Amino acid sequence: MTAPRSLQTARQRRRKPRQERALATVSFVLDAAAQVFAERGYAATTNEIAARAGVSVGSLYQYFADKDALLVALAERHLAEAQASLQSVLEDAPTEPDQLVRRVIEAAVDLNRPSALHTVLYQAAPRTPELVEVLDRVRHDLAAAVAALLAEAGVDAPVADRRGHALVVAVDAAIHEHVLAATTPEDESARINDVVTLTTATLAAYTR
Amino acid sequence: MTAPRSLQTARQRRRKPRQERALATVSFVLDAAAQVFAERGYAATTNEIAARAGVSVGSLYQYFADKDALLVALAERHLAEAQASLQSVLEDAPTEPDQLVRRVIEAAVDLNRPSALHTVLYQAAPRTPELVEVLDRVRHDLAAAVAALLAEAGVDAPVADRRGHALVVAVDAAIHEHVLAATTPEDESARINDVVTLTTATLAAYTR
DNA sequence: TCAGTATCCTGAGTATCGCTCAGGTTCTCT
DNA sequence: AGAGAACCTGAGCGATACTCAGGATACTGA
Repeated sequence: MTAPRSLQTARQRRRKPRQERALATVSFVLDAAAQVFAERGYAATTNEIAARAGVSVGSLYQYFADKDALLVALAERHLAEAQASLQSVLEDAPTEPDQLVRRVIEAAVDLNRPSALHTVLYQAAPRTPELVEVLDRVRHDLAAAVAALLAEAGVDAPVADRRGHALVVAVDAAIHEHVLAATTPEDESARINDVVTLTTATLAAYTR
Repeated sequence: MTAPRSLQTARQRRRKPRQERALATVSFVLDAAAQVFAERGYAATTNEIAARAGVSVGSLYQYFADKDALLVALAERHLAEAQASLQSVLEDAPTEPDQLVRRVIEAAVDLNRPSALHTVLYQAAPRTPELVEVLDRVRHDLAAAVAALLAEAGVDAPVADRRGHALVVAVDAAIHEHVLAATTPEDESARINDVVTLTTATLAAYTR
């Protein structure tokens, strides 16, 4: 938040690790970043992260353009998981659509269940374009799946795309800001039901 | 992002303007902050804002505890408008519920139609608890209105509250991230229709 | 085996930034 | 007019993100 940092956050023009030790360094740094960000939020210091990783700041900046690049990398790591999980739910048993909706939503809730790191990613950190792009990627996949569902039901492709996006954005927010704010497990499952209802009702209306 | 800045962002223990010139100063600073934040995002400098306002940094810090306090004040200003507008729509002619839904959503879209400042508030800035609280205030009112609607239709009060919140959160996100991303006026009205459909379908399902 | 080279690491130093505070200016009130 | 309150100023402090020159380590080919 201090040095040059051009508006378009310095592009990823950084060394790529080629040797084993370099890969290890990158991995140490990412682990340390996850820890320190989780503990101290976005105020975590790059020097602190480097220290925790057991390397010098210089090494950190050989592989990450700036502090925000660490968050982006962390988000990418987190979302690889998410994408895999959703993929498996989607491919798995399509069963009845209503059941599928519930399964996807429950999977999303589990993936996002409050972790300190998650909070930093979604709340505490400034949303740089790069970070937003990464966070959007999963939604994009889901939106495509929903659009396919709608198209199958006879909705025109462009309309299906548009509506798929609308629904996914809405449900995503409902999960992050409604379900995950639940106070008790019973409350949480009630809220999940709310979201499932919202989703199925909307799907029905969108195919009507 | 540098000096002390305790985790709980320094509380608003700052001088309150009592004379005319002080009020003017506060106003100049806020206007400048809106401009500079809009131009340069969260990277905007407090010194820059003060310069643009034609006052010294010292003056700025007499009325705003820290950089984030500027954003909170900006949000409060923006949401005063929003609240007034929504209030009038809600009080106005309740007409038919579907029409009311459309009116509220259109009003929300107008209020949030892309301004660079709006982008900073909702995207670029770290979401401090204070900022989140302010941004939640309007949703809170709307959620109450929706809950009232549901309660009228015979839904138990606590359930109505919960569902009202779920819907408002979802619709809010759909407006900010779906409708406002429209490329043409036709596209926008199509997207508004999507959101209206989502809302009315969900309302119907929630009262069923 | 052993230079020559590419890769990697180090950490003190640089450029800024958020924010303060001591001291001066303007306003208000009697 | 004079005193005190409110207001303003801006150089400077502490702290942070990021750099860079130089040294260490791994790889390559002869």
